[in-house]
Amino acid sequence: MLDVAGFRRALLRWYERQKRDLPWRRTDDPYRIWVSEIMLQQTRVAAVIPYYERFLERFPKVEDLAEAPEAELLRAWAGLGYYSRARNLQKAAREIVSQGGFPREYEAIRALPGIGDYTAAAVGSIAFGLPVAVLDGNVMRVLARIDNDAADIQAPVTRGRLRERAQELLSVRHPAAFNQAMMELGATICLPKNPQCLLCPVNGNCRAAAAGTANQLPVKGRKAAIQRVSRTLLWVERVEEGVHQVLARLVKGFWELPDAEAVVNAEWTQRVGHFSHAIMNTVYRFEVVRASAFLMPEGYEWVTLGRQVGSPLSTVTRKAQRLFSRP
DNA sequence: AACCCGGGGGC
DNA sequence: GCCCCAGGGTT
Repeated sequence: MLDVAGFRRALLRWYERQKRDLPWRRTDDPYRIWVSEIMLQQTRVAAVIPYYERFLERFPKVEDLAEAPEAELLRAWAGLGYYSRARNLQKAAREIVSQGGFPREYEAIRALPGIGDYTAAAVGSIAFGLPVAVLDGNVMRVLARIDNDAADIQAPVTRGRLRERAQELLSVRHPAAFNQAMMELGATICLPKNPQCLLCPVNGNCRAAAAGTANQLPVKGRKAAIQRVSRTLLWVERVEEGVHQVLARLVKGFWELPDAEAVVNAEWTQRVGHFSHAIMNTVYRFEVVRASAFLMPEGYEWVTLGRQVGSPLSTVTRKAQRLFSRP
């Protein structure tokens, strides 16, 4: 379980110390923040900086942009690419002027031409402090690694889940810093290839770093990569009136053995063996350890496994049981 | 859901 | 020198 508060604290602390000094981080003018976000769509920071400064010298206010002849606008944009961004920028500038100012609510910002989910969240949070999480390629990569999530980030269902996750993690008190910190982390530490995990402020909160899978994430494309997960199951046995019983609990109607972490103060007495079990695209490697428990774990009971009465055993439990009957 | 926009960077 | 990036809009 991710320590959300600790994650936010470490990320924000790192960001305040390490953030790059970028021109659009020196202003609180929504117009200038918006221009930077449009230029940064699919375009790297280093390429944007000179364009950004020239553009704002020529069009210092949203009114200047609204009134500019198209040729002059395109001259200022020439070389940046995706010229519909420039045309939409001016269309939106005219709407903003006729509305009497920059809209301050998410839906109104989102409705401007050239502004989609990402840019509305970025401008809304950075310029107005709206508590809306951004989801761009950087944030998707960071989230996939934090959760060691091998789902296909191209799939709309995965994007929806990542969006919810980003919103869960968002610091509602500091949405501007949090959103920028997530993207800054993706751009400078949590790189697509060879992520700098040793320098990462949230290394201790990252399941991919722990599993050594960061470089393989995120997964893009049709099929998700197979995840390998190791678990230890405890075989805690007693003999009651000549009948063998083990500790197990009912999970969705099937008996399951306890995870090692579920039994506090267990004493391991013998490594019994191991087996693998695939569920969806995850291959589990289960280690089975004979143990004794001094405390009855919450929710577990003594179950007689040999009889075909009551609830069935899960496949995992049957595989564990088979380690005893077969050599 | 697929495709287009455009430059620059990684391999 | 080729491949690919990835937000927004359109079809």
